Amino acid sequence: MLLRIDEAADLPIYEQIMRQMKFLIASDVLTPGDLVPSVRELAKQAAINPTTVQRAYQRLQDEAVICRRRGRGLAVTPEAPDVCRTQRLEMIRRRVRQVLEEARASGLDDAELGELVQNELVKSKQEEAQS
Amino acid sequence: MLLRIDEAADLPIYEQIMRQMKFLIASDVLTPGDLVPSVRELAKQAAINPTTVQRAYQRLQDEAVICRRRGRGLAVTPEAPDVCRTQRLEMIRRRVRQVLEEARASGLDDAELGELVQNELVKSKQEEAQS
Amino acid sequence: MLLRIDEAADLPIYEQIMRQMKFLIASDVLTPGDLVPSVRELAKQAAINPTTVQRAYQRLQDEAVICRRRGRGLAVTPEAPDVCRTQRLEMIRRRVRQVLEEARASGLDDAELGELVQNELVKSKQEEAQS
Amino acid sequence: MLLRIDEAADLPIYEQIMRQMKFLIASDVLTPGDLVPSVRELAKQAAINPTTVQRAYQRLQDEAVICRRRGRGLAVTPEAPDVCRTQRLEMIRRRVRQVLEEARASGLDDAELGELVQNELVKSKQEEAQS
DNA sequence: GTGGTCTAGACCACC
DNA sequence: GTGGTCTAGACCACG
Repeated sequence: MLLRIDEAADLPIYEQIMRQMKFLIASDVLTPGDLVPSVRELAKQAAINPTTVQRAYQRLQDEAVICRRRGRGLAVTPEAPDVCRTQRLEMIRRRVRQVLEEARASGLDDAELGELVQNELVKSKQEEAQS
Repeated sequence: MLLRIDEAADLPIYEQIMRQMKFLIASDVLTPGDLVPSVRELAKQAAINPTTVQRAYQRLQDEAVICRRRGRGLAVTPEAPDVCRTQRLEMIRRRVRQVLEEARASGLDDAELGELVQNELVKSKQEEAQS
Repeated sequence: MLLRIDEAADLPIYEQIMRQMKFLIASDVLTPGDLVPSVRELAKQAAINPTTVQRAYQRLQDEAVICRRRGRGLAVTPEAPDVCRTQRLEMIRRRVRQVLEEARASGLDDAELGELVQNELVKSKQEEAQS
Repeated sequence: MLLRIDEAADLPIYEQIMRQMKFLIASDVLTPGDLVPSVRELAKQAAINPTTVQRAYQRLQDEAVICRRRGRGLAVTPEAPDVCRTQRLEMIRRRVRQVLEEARASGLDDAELGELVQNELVKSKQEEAQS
């Protein structure tokens, strides 16, 4: 279970951790009951500050994605897969929405916008096929 | 020529200025040769600090959107409309792309994604119709 | 006798006036005894502020390039051609010098630098031939 | 890694910082991945205001010469050496060009100009030898 | 009047 | 500790 951290990205590191953790859960790599790496271990493995990992884990606990198992560590909760998948969808929906709004604000009409989206859809499909 | 600044937005004020200025140029409200409001005037009108306006204007100069007319102020450059429109389209394209990538990464298949985008397109069209 | 002013240039307008005036003298378009345009006339013709013209003329007087002829205006001095040509040469020499220093500071060796200069010399010769 | 700031120079302080930083990168004193001094540290060391350093660093980021490493500071980018060296060469080329144009405009013929350049080349070589 | 630069010091998020 | 942003106010050259 490796996380890839990009220190140069504009996303805070703790959010990168949260997102990747959620992604792993949403795609069933981590399933309810699985223990996530300890703060210290993850910090060492990803070469980041333990307090940063701590913050990510704290927030994941706040969102009921993981929870403490006394003496054993932090485990994926039963409801986590559902939560993660829902959030993921909602996040994407929000961003699609936002981009559409901006596009409209910029004066693109429906035809242009639809075409642009179609284009990118096709491109991304091609890339996926290649990889 | 009024700008509306939202102090609570997460976008820095100087970026709000830059965006709105570019938008005004892209939509031909400001055309090449027009003078933009002076640093002091815009600062007063928008109730923000002149240094903040200065920063926005400085960056717009770096991007060749406006340029100094000695003793007169800052004027929209001949290439500005083109630059602004291109940038805007490119920005939207990048964001569409990014959203699609994330959507794919999170395991949505083409059908789901296409449907989601279609839904939002329709919704945003309805909203536009209302307003 | 027309001057061409570039408001967007980084050179102050009064310096643009001074340079062009000196150039006209150095190349014998204006000869000793000729009257230069009045402040008002030049300001109108070049669409610039009279005080700017005034400043340029004042400095040209300080450098003994022009001098007052009571009741007639400002005239090119007898020594002006000499002064202008000397200054021009000196200015070019200084700038050549400066560029060479920077080039050296940048780590270019003699061969590279010599070649670069040769290239530009040839290019500028070609351009001259075209025009 | 010390920078030397000349408060009396006509070059703005933030540009002095930018130039020296680029020079250090172009000459491989700073290599990709190296952290540049922190804003506060450089400000203290050079006895200038942090905001001024900030401005220089901001622009270097805009030019992709350095980039943020969250929580660690600002690091030289992989492409920086290339960018810096190219820019430097281009800057020198532009200035050589400009000087030649002016020289021609002022009526120097090829022989005179060539001789002048040759003279200065020799002089600068001698100076270099002395130091 | 214009913009350009700089100082001094504040607050913030992040690590 | 790091950088990012903003405020408030100063001085300058230029027109």
